[in-house]
Amino acid sequence: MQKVDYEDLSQRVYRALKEMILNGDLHPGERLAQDELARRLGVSRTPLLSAFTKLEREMLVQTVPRRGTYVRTFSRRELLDVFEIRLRLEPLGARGAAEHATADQLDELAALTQRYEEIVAAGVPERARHEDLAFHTLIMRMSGNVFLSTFVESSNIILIANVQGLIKPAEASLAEHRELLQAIRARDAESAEALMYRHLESSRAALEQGLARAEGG
Amino acid sequence: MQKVDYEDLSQRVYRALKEMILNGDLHPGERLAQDELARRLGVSRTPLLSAFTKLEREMLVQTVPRRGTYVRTFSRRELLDVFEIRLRLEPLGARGAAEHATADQLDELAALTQRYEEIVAAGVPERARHEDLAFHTLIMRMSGNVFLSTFVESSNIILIANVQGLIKPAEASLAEHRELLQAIRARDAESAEALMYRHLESSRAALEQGLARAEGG
DNA sequence: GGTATACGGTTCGTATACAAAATTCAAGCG
DNA sequence: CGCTTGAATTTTGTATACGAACCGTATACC
Repeated sequence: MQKVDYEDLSQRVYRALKEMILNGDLHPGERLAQDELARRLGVSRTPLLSAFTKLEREMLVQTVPRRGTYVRTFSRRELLDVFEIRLRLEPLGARGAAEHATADQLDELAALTQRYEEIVAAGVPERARHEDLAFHTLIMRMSGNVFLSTFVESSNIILIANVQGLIKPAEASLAEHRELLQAIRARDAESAEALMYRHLESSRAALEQGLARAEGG
Repeated sequence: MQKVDYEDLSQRVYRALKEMILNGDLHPGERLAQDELARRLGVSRTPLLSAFTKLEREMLVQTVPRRGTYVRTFSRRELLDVFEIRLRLEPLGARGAAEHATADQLDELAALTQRYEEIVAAGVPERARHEDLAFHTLIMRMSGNVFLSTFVESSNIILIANVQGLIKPAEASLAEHRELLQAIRARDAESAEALMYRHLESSRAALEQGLARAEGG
């Protein structure tokens, strides 16, 4: 029997904070005072500090020694830098997914695509972003490259938490997701890689434009 | 005046442990008992735990809840996975370096290349590996992409700590380093990217062969 | 004889305690 | 009136304390 894996308090606090940052409950630049947050979460400062450390290595928060911990803010340049990395790594992940995915994973990806379609149709951008993240995250996991999926996931969370409303319309992504699903299902590594690259490249262009507009206006 | 930046105990412990792993003072699979290590380093368990957390997110150690923390071991597949990522990211970094390097950084890179040459000539493989790491790390820093340099650095430390003797001869790398230096100096982004890719691809091939040999024999 | 179980010792995870640095705010000075 | 200075307060970083989970050994049982 599989033992239900116990989760540390630190781990739970970590996930809670990550979720709060992703959802914008903690906004970029906000100071994370240890005492206050610990009280608010009902834990001592110890697991909280551990969570801060994890988040810091993921670039989601920034700690200044003897000063405090803040939700990290990203410059326009930095966001594009993160996207540039995504653009290099996710195609590799898509290729790996086509090569190594299990049947169960393929089913799950199909289900995710289906759900994405429904949510896009329902027109709830908030949920669509979450679903889009889940789609990309699953593909990276399917590649079987743990380092890749871990890192790409962090990158994508940074982006999602910081570029609300600056991404391309979900309707455009939907078609590309469908094509990706097909290529991965067909075990066509070349196509999967190319499709992911094109998918992200057009997103990157949209982001660059969106950021320029946001800065200019 | 630039204030000399104060370093946490946690941070110093973190760097010390990282160095120990890199140098093989702590070998893969070794258990890191909190009490013993804390005594050995002359600190309490608090900063040590913080260091563990950092190292864990860098994949250098692995913590099993309620069991302990161990120096991470990597399978053959995992090492190649890490290298695959390097192969995608470092060319991006080389391109960025050619585009954004400052004059000071170019001088520093030239100095590093010079030192690498001397160390290779002296024939101390231990030091050559360190110098090789420094060369690649600097190029990533020169790109100005913080996320890239942070992540690639972690990847490279994993590799260096785990593939002793399985890498290609430093003499071969030296010529490629010189070419890279030239391309970056000339601000030739295309060449820099391509050269880095070729440099790493031949290293990857050597590693793959080395690992197969190590496993087979 | 081999497996299961209970007990003691150890180690981990979390909470709390304490010292030092940083921030605040008000009073003194230019 | 603004700037500097200094003590009170807050907050951080580190050490220690404590309860609970895990490990090893020895004993009981099949």
